[in-house]
Amino acid sequence: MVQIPNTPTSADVARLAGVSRATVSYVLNNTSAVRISEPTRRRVHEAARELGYVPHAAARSLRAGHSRMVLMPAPAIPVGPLYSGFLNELQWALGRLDYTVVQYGTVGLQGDEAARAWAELRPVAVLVPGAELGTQGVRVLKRSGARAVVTLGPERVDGAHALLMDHAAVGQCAGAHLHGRGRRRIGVVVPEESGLEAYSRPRLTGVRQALHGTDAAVTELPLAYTEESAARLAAKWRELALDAVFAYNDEYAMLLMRALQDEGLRIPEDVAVIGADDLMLGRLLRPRLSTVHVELPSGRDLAELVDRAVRDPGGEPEVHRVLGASVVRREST
Amino acid sequence: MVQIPNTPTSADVARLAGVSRATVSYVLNNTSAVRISEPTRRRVHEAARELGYVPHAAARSLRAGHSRMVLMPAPAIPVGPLYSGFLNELQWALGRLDYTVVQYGTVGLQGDEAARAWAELRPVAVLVPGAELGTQGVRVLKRSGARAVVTLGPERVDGAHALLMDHAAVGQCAGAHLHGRGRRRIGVVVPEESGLEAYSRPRLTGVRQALHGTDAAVTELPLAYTEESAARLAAKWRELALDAVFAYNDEYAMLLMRALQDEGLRIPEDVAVIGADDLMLGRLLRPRLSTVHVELPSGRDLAELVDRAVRDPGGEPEVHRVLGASVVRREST
DNA sequence: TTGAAAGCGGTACCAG
DNA sequence: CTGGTACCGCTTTCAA
Repeated sequence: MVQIPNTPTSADVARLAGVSRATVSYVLNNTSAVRISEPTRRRVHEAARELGYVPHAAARSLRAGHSRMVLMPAPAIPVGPLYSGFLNELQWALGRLDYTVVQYGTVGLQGDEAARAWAELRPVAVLVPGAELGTQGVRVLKRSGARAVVTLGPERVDGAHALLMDHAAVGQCAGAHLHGRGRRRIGVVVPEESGLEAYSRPRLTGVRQALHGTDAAVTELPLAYTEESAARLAAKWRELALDAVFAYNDEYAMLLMRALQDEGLRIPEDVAVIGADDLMLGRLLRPRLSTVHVELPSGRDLAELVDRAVRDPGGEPEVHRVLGASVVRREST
Repeated sequence: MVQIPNTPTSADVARLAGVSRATVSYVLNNTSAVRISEPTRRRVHEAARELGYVPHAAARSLRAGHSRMVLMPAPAIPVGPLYSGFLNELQWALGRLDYTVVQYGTVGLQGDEAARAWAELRPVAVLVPGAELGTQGVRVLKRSGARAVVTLGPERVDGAHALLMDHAAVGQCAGAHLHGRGRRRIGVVVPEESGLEAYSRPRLTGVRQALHGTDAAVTELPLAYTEESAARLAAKWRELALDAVFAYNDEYAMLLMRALQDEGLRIPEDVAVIGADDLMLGRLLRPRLSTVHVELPSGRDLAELVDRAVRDPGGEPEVHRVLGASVVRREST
């Protein structure tokens, strides 16, 4: 008995239960404005179960004129435990507020292209990490019904709420710390991997800011995440004559530290090394790695901001500085 | 001049262009079955641009009866560079085939609940990593129109295509390698962090399988990803009298190796240590960490499987073993 | 308490 | 070449 498994609709449920589609809708949504007799309810639920009925989200939100979907572009780069944890908390918190979080796989779409693609889904809110979104993009999203657009990035965008995560603060911490430890010739690792510029540029800038007006000099150090690249950099270290380095993050720091040690350089005596992100990793190195601890916003807070914005779409865009940075000094500086 | 930014529809475009909605649809979709005069096309495009018109995906797929959405549950645990890379490749490849990948934030939904939630979106295909999906769930998804359901996990599920990623193979590799190096009292780290059981259990099982029938003994070692936990384990190492350990993955391996070294144990003389996943990390340790290199399926291949399955939904479910595991011996074993 | 019917935004058939 | 129109699945008045 092979049935063609045609997707059951509410009409099928209605037919099987011997009621109208309206009644089905009332029962399955527990509509309070209307009283349905207990026997009817039972029949409807029974029929729905039997058919394996699942409502059609698109049809529903088409009719309703809005959805509860919060859209985020899926990050294209491997993402650390920090951001992962933040994302989980956010999803959980938004889930509690009855939103559905969807990460949209935006590959190769540029700026406004991407915004348009997102807009086709008519999300009620859009959260955009990084700087992928311009004023134009915000406009597109809003025009297509997004009641809240929130950017998580270095600078605010007109018309959107902003969680300002200024990674310059990370660099500032690191720069000030190194200077305070008496270092004056300071290298800053800039990863060659693409997609990281959004973080690496501001971190570099931050170091420059912290050292501006002092007698310290900053040297930019391009570095790919490979042993060869690190070895190359280490090999010319003595001629660079740097006495400290801010290595972008703990992983690059470990890579470079290893290479420097293999070159016979002592840490921290010859070179002070500091990373960022405060990964477990750094505590396990010898010497223990100093790092800049980065505090992301709480997912719960962001969820509440989203909810607030959705409920009051006319409100002034909120702008929060949310990136806490503080040095954790260990043994490498 | 504050306009109420009512989302423009194709009717608005039609009105502005002075044509019918049908014509708008034809023009914007480049419908080949129908010829529209060049001036008309221009007027339509012009109007669409001016209004900032973005089509409504839900309405479109409602009418069409299907979407091009490939849905994946968003992973709840921090995910390494391996899986990240795989995901990117997959998104890219599916994008080329004109599918849209969406990661659905499934928090706290259990089994069939989750499947039903996914089904509401009427995705054309669903890719499920891990073992979160049962036969029932597959049925729900298929009944609601999913033309392909693919599981990426330890075992196949009835009715779904399967990319069998049997992490037991990872454990087998490690176990056989350690045994081959003459080790007989072998510890296996089992992370205490929840969400990792899906990988850690099979990896442990694999070691047991590799050592079954030999004179080697396997000891299960619960370990949390903290320095304290590692120190506790290392402190009682001598009484455990193990001469080798498979540390679940490279990160746990580093954590444990550090603790063992701090206890004065020599690696590999006193204890052989092997990790898994072949992270850059391991190459930077001293001694260099031996590891099990894990080969995930290619995102392109999976994309093609999905496409094939979507085009021929009646076809027999394909089952592929796709997890390659091979030992990379370095200095720690 | 229940049913009939309109309509959300698009698409595609059929007429003109 | 273009317009009218039915319909996808669901919700929600409005009547009965």
